[in-house]
Amino acid sequence: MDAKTLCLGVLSLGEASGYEIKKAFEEGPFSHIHVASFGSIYPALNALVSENLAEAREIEQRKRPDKIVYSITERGRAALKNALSNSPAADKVRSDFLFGLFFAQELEPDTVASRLDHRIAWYRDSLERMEGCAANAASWAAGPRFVHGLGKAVYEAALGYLVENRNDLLEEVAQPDSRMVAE
Amino acid sequence: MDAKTLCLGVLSLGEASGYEIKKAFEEGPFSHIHVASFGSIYPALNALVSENLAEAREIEQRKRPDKIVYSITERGRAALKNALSNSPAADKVRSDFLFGLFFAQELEPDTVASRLDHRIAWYRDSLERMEGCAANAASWAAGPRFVHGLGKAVYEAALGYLVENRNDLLEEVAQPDSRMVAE
DNA sequence: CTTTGCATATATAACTTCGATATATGCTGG
DNA sequence: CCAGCATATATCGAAGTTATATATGCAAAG
Repeated sequence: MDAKTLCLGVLSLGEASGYEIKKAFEEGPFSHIHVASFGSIYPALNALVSENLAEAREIEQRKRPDKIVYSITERGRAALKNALSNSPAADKVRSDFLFGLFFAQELEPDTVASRLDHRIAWYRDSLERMEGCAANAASWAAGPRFVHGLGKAVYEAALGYLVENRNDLLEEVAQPDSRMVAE
Repeated sequence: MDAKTLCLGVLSLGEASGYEIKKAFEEGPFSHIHVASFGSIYPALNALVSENLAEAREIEQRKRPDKIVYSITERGRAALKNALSNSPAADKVRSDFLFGLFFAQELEPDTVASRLDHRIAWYRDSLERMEGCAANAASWAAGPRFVHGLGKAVYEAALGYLVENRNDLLEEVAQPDSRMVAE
């Protein structure tokens, strides 16, 4: 899924600026679904305007920098629908956290504890935020509700596993040969 | 986490060719943790050799193309440990599947059903493969065991949610205004 | 009260990575 | 019999990430 399609998807929910689109992927409805950086969003928005898939409108703001708000066109909606009809590529996950924990025994036990605790706190914050967003989930369309529920289920499972297994991992990291001794 | 560090991580478990490193990220111990493409792996391996972080050895094979097997050096282990000590960046997820389902009502109901069923089958296959790999998990180090358990917990949660909610979503997609009618 | 840092807001340049393609061989299934 | 897949390496153009630059207002720390 290229940056242009991601932007069209956000714009199909209502007009937004580049900055607001970024937030939709960071803490908005797409937070657990996809990432997108400024370096891909701003060029994509310019391309969408030049292809008549979106329209730009400048908004002057007091106490804030001016912003450029984009809205999707009819051609844009058609392009989104078309892009969505292609069968999706496999999910891509890049978790430096998990890659690091794989080598937990190379790390200081304190480092492992700190990373686990940060991640546990992160999942709790994220779940709280998601539940805050979902106050009126009953009125959502089927798609957003389904995707939101799946994200929540996955986050809850990860959080539960971390809480359940945190201490076991820390004990094993502190005494790397305890299992061998027991044998 | 750059491609060089990812390769060093795999090589720290034993010597491997570029092709085998790719498989470690596709169906091996790192399958649910990180992605890596040939276009990043092969240049990374050449860089590792030129920096004395890995050594290359050519293996002639009958009935197979020759391969180049890389092994990590002491300096490579130190570099890996050092890279691992940096606090990890946030996880990055790119799920075209979820992005598409968010707009389920723009899609044909048959398309939605097909995507759900494919994803359910994919999770079942992946879990089966993971359990096959984990036959001797009791002998693993704490890190790999922990990470494997977390991956399994997350996949099981996602699979469970998909199976539980598949029919509800399909019903709502087939009758997009059923909820409004009920009101 | 001043300075540091953060949130808002856009833009871009350098670097890295992805995705597709090229090449070669042997095995397997239709 | 041959199309396609698994093995195996390599590379190029396109795309995306990361860091930085610029500008403003506000809040918190000192």
